[in-house]
Amino acid sequence: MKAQRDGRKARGDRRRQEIIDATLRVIERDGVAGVTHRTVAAEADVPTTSTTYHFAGLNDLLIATLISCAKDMATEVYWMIDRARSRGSLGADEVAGLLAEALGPRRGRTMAEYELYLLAARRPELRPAARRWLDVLTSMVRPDDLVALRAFLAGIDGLLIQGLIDDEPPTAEELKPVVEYLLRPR
Amino acid sequence: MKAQRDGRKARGDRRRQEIIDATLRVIERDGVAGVTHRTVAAEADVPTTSTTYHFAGLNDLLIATLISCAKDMATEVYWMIDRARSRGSLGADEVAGLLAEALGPRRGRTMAEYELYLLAARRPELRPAARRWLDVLTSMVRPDDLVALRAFLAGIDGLLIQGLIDDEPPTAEELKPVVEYLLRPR
Amino acid sequence: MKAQRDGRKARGDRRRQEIIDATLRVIERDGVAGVTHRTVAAEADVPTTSTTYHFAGLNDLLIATLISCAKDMATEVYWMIDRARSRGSLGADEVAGLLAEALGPRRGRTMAEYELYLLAARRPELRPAARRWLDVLTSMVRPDDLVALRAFLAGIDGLLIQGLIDDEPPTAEELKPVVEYLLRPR
Amino acid sequence: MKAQRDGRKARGDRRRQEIIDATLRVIERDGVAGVTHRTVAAEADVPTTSTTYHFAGLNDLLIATLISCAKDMATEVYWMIDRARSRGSLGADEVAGLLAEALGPRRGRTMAEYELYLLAARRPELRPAARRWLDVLTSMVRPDDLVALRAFLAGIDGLLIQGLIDDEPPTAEELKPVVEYLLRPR
DNA sequence: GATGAATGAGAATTCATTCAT
DNA sequence: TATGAATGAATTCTCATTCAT
Repeated sequence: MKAQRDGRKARGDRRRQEIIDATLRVIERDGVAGVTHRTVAAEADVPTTSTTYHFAGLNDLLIATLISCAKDMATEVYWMIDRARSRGSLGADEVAGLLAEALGPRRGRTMAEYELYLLAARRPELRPAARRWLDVLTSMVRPDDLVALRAFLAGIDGLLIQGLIDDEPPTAEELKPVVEYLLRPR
Repeated sequence: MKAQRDGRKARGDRRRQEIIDATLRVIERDGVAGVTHRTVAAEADVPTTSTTYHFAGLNDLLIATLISCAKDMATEVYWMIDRARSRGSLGADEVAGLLAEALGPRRGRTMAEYELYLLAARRPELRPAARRWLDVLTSMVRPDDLVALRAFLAGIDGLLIQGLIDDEPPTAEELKPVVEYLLRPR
Repeated sequence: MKAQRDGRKARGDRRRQEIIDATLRVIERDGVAGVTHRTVAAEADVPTTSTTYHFAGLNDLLIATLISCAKDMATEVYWMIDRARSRGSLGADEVAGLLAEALGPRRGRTMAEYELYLLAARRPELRPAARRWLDVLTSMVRPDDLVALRAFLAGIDGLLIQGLIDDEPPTAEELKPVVEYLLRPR
Repeated sequence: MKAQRDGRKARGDRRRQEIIDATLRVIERDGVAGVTHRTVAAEADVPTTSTTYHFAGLNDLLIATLISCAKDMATEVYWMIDRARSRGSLGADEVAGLLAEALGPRRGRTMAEYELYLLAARRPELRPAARRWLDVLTSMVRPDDLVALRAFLAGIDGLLIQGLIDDEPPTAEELKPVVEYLLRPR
């Protein structure tokens, strides 16, 4: 009976995650504004009411999705920094490459992430999730580097958001000098 | 009769602008998602169909509003730079103060501006408007300063967007060291 | 232009009243529980959204309907008393006949009226409307008859509500002795 | 094994009764309209499907609840009359006090009882239950008192239902003269 | 030119009930 | 026996837009 209950629970959790994943795909494609019970259910290929069964409301679904997305982002950033450390430095080349990728092939995902930022600006309960990747980085550097780090991270955010409104996504070559400028030692 | 037509036209233009202004207030308050014919008409205190009469659709209203907003922003930035030039330098104090203001008393407006960015990311026709203030600045500096300028502007954008997800808006004092770091000469 | 506006307004008011009338028919047939946008719109033979256009919500529609119903009832009662007065007395025969009619051919309407009572019990804003016919009567008798009147009216209400749960509606003959008892002089 | 089955059955019956009691509380609070599987299950603090498991449908649950409620009412009335008889008379004071209590502290319960009446008016299968307390009383008096009893009971019902739509519940003092009038000997 | 009336499309959400375990 | 998962139907309500005046 315990196992039975667990089995049911597990199935429910699986569907919950499927819905969250579908929601993220919808956000990438159409933005937060495109998230409705209908669109999400269609994307997840589940009945419309499945989304209301698993989430108290559209708001809860959005929160769950954006928290899940933020967790992924934090993990990615963590490994990136870890790799950089093991090599002894964070290269402008690598950063510029990542930015170009975020603005090119992964453009949808990047837009979704910034919609998270903006949603978090209006909804305090989302802020911890939205700040998570900044916090991960901050906890990884020496305290005396904090100003440099904040300036660097602000620059990254700015380059990304400005890159999103370019007609053509900037290339790594175009971005590199600016990244170098942001990374130059004092 | 000519005068009459002009008068009518002027009246129509006035109402158009009132609707645009109301739309911006709605965006500041509830975000782009909160913009509907009803909410805008209520905010402008005009009949509901007035918004469809003066604008081909909700989309056009949004575009007109965001262009108007971007124009204001470009003008502000222009004068800020002009003042800085006449004094010979752009002080970190002044910039930090402006950022703190944008994240404090003018928080709603700042959020609205970043929603413009994100909307422009999804709708190419909005991009020229969204880029205008960046272009104004770019046209005002010497070409050899371009990298430094881009880094600086990216940093400003990043500080603003990150400041929007802080639980408490950062103060000018907190922002100043980062601004100084971004402005430091090569 | 004034006439034009009046014409439109009049048309709207007419449809408003049609919807109210349809709602009352629905309540008579299926009870307050049967009132939905769909059922009312179908009964009134108007599009579903017509009911939401003319009434802020289902609640407002219910209130408007029940107020309209209560007004009718007060008017009927007024004329009944007026006729009784002009004849010098209120006969048990006539009252029993009215009760039998209310429980027979007009059973649906009578149920609707008691659903109004009960709805008013839960919603203070409906109480003045629900009390109207009692007030009309109270204002028509000499103050020293008040106790007798209240007892009489209470008895009428009781006979009606009890008559609604009989399997066969009581006849005027069955009701007459009780009415006589209620009307007997001190 | 017999004991086990009995134990299970007893447990099932207990839960059934808990659900019925919860339903009555829901009706007192929100009216018959507020009765859904969800609200009842939440009030009873049992799983949602427990209500469908123990009752064939919502209708059955409603019937069971209202029968249970009517049974209670009949019992109360029985003892009241029994006490009155042993004292030789039914005092207007006591009746007025009971009415005031029904309209004051027990207002929710009284509303629930009249919703039963009205539901029974629409659903024949509920009528025997709704009539039970009237039948109990009728069986307790001499046949030649029947008219007086019916008039009295009608008056009680009328005073209660009219009392439910007063803004302030009437006091025993206000009700007493009317009760006396209804009770006065021929 | 301007606006109230009107409505089809679709959104969020609730619900009774079924089913598998 | 009991219950979490699931879902089709229906409900309330919002909205962009059209149309007649």
